[in-house]
Amino acid sequence: MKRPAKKVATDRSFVVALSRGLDVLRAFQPNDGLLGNQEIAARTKLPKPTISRLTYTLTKLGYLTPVPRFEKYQLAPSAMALGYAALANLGVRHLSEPYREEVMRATGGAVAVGGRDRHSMIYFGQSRNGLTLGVQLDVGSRIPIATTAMGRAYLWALGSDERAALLRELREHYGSRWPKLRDGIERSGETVARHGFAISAGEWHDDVAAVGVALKLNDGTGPYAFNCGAPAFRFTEDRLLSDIGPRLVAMVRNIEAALGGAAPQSKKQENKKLGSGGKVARMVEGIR
Amino acid sequence: MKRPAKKVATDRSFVVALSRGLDVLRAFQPNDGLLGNQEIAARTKLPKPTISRLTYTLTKLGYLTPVPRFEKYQLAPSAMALGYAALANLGVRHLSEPYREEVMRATGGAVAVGGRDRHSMIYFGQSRNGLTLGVQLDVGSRIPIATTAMGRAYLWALGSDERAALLRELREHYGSRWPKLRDGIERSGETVARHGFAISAGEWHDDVAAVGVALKLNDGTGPYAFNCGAPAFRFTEDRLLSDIGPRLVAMVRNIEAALGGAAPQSKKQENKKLGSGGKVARMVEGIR
DNA sequence: TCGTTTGGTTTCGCACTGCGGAATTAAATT
DNA sequence: AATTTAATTCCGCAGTGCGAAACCAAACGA
Repeated sequence: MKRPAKKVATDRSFVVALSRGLDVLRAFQPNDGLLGNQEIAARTKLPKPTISRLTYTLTKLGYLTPVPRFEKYQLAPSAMALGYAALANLGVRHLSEPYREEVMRATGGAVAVGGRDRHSMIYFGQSRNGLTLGVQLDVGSRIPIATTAMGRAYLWALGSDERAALLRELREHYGSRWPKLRDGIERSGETVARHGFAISAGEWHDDVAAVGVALKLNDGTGPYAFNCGAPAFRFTEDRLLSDIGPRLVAMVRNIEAALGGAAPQSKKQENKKLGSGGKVARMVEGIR
Repeated sequence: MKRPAKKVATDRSFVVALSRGLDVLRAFQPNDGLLGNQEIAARTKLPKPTISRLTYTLTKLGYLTPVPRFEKYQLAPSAMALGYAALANLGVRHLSEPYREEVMRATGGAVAVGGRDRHSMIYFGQSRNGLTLGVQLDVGSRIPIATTAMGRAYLWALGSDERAALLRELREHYGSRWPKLRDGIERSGETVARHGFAISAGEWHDDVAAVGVALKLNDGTGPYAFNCGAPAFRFTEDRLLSDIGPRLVAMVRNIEAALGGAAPQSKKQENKKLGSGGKVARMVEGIR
C-alpha cells in the first residue's frame, strides 16, 4: 500500500533534503581536501542553487569550513566529532582489543575489525606490530569487499537476502570488472563453508595475504568482520589454512562468547517481530 | 536586508530539515551508545513524528543502525567514514607530525593538535610516548576551551569579533560557573600576550600541566592549536615558562613556515572581499 | 580593451515536502 | 483488564525547498 511508485517517488517518510545534505558531506573523499560548489554539484548531480543552499547550511552548522583563499570548502571538526562518536560507541572495537593484540603477537600478523559502509569495508580498529605490512591501514581506512579476506568473510555472514542485495550493488558498481571479482567471491564462499574463514592471498594486493572471520551479534547489529594479515612471504597459503585461519576463528568465537552469544540464526524471531507490523517491519523494508 | 526577524525566521537559504537531521546524529554522544526515538526527541526538542522521519531517513542512508533487540539506534559505519574523511583532509595533522614527534622526544611531554567544535577543542592528532599522562586522549577526544592550554591558545588567536562571540557562547553554556572560568581565560590572555603561549597548570585536571600555542594559516581556515603536556610534577611552572613554552612556540612557527606562512593579520583583505558582496559576504554573515 | 569562460549567487513562483497535533497501535508493567 | 511507555500512522495545510533562468564577478586570453 506504500509500494507502488516506480522510482523513489512517494515515500512520505523519507526526508530528501537531509539525504542530499549528507550526500554533499560524503562528496568529500579522504583525499581531495577542498571542494567548490561546482565540483560538489558535479559529484552529487544536484543543481547549483541547491548546492549553494546546502553548503551554506552545512557551513553555518560547522560541518564545513569555507577556505576563502580558494573559494572552496573543507570538512570541519564537527564532521570529525560525528565520526568519533560513532567509533566510541562501537562496543566490538573496545572489547576485541585484547583479543586482537594476543593474536597479533601469536601470529605476527596485523589484526583488524571492520564493518561495511556502502561498497567497502571500513576499519574500526586494528592492532599491528612494528613490522607487518607495507600497506598502512588506519582506523577509517577502506578496503574493498570483493577481494579482501575481511570483505569476503563479511559477505558470507550476511543473510541470503542481504547478500544478494549487496552482490547486486557490487555488480552494478564494478561493471565489466565484475565477473572476475565474482569468481573470487564464490571461491571464498566455499572456503568459508569448509573452514569457517575466508582467504585472500594476493588478490587484493600482490604481496598481502590474510584470513577473515565474521562476527555476528545477537543484538541485530549487522555483522562485523576481523582479519589477520601479513606480507605474503610470511603467511604462506599453507600457514593461513592450518594455523592463522583456525586461530582467528577461535578468537572470534571467544569474542562472541564474551559479548553474550552469537546471533541466533533462525529467521523465526525476526519474523515474529516482522509479522506484527510496527516499527521493525518498516525498518527492514526500508533498509534493503 | 536579510536580517530583520527575531528568531531564525526567514533565512531562505537555510535548510532546516538538514539541520535537524544532523542534530539527530549529534545527539549521539561518545558514551551513550544506544538511543531511542524518545531520547532523541528529548535531546533535540523536536516532536516525535519528526524524529521518526529523520531516523528513518538516516537509517536508510546507513548513518544509523537499528538495534532491534533494544528498539534503539546506534551510529553506523557511514557516520564514521565522514569523520575519517574529515581527518584525512586536515593538512595540519599530517604535516605537523614529525614536528610533534620531535618536541615530544625533546620535552618528554605529549604533543597534540586540535581545533574547535562548538564548546570544545577536539584532537586531530597527538604524539605521546609510553609514559606521559594519566588521562589518555585519543584522536577525536574533546577538551574544554576555558581551562586548557590548547583551548586558551586557540581562543586568543581568534579575531576580536570571533573571540567575543565565542566568549558569549561559553558564558551562556557555563551559566553560574562562568565567572571563575573567565578569570582564568583573562589571565591566560596576558600570558599569551607576553610570551606567545598559554598555560594551564592544574586548571583542567589537578595533575596535568601544559602549554598551548595557536597556529594561524593564510588560507582563511580557522586557527588550530597545539599543546604539550605532562604530569604536573614533571612540568613545573618554571619549566613551562622557560623551556616547554618557547620550544612549542618555535615548533609552531616552523610549521607555519612549512605550510606557507602565517595568516596575514590585517582586516583589509577580508574587507575588500566582503565589500564586494558575493559569496564570502554571506558566508561571514552566516557563520558567526 | 573587450569577449569568453568559469564558478557562484539571486530571484521568484509554485509544487509538493516536511510538519506536527492527534489518533492509533504494541509491548511492557501493574 | 487497566495503565504506562514508546513508537508509528494519519492527514490537511503552511511554507520550505526547489531549480530554471537571469545575473554577477573574477580570471583568462587574444
